[in-house]
Amino acid sequence: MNIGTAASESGVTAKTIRYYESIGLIPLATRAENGYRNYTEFDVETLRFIQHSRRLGFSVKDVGNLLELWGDKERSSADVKALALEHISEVERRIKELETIRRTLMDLTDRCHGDDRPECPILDDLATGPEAPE
Amino acid sequence: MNIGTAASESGVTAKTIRYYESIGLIPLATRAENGYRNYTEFDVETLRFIQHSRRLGFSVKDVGNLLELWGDKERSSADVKALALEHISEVERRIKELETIRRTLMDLTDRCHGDDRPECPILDDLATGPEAPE
DNA sequence: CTTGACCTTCCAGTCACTGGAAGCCCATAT
DNA sequence: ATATGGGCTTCCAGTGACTGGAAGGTCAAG
Repeated sequence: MNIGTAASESGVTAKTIRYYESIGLIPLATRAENGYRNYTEFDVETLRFIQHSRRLGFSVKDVGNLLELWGDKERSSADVKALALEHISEVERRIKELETIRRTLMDLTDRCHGDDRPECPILDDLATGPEAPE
Repeated sequence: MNIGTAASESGVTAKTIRYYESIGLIPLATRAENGYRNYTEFDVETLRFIQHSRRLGFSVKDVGNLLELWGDKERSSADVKALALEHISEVERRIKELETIRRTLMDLTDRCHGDDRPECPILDDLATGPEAPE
């Protein structure tokens, strides 16, 4: 099948498929006589695997490792689990970071009356820093 | 003061200060006779304002708007609050997204025994998609 | 035989920096 | 007087993961 078909069946855009090929995440596609790339059902499955992994926030580099493990019938599930657990830690770190930010922003907006007057604790705090004033 | 001093007093690296200048977030610095950039205490305050805003996850574009509002004595606090609330929504959206991801990853890792054997529901699910099997 | 959809390549842009090279400038230690 | 080491300058390139767009070849239908 052509790249457009592979794209719609996998959920990865044609543009992105070419990009994945260019960075070596997927092997070079075989070509038809007219130069068009050819894809098999297995290629589409691979692209879906990539898409699902990316949706879960794995970096393209991580996806490369996952693909390798996926193709290796001798792998130990411990290796896969380790990768996933590491990624969970990273996700949790980012969640905590965002929640701190959220709390700070809520504090600021709560103290800003948000009317026509110019005085605004949000800007004041952005200027002086996160520590409480006097 | 020189850029290095402004950097250490504001917490923004010299490299980044030059970058901010190049994209127009801060005005072109005046220069000493030897070509070195000159900074005032006010410039440092501005850089600190920028740094605090960035730490709260505002985009550089947003920071530009905040800086404008900060310098505008006639601004209404409602404008500032609107910007902040919009940003909070975005932060909350990202938190929700990450929490969904986290839950999915936890489900997967819980079902993976993580030993020497190759069978691994993590890879299986990445291949077939997030929907439950049979 | 033309239209329009699809394919190809390659270059550039996004966002917010960061690294590094090549080359001044300046203060201090010898 | 000079060597050393740091700080300053510019500019170019790279990061991650694409995305947009131009210029051109290909194919099936009307």
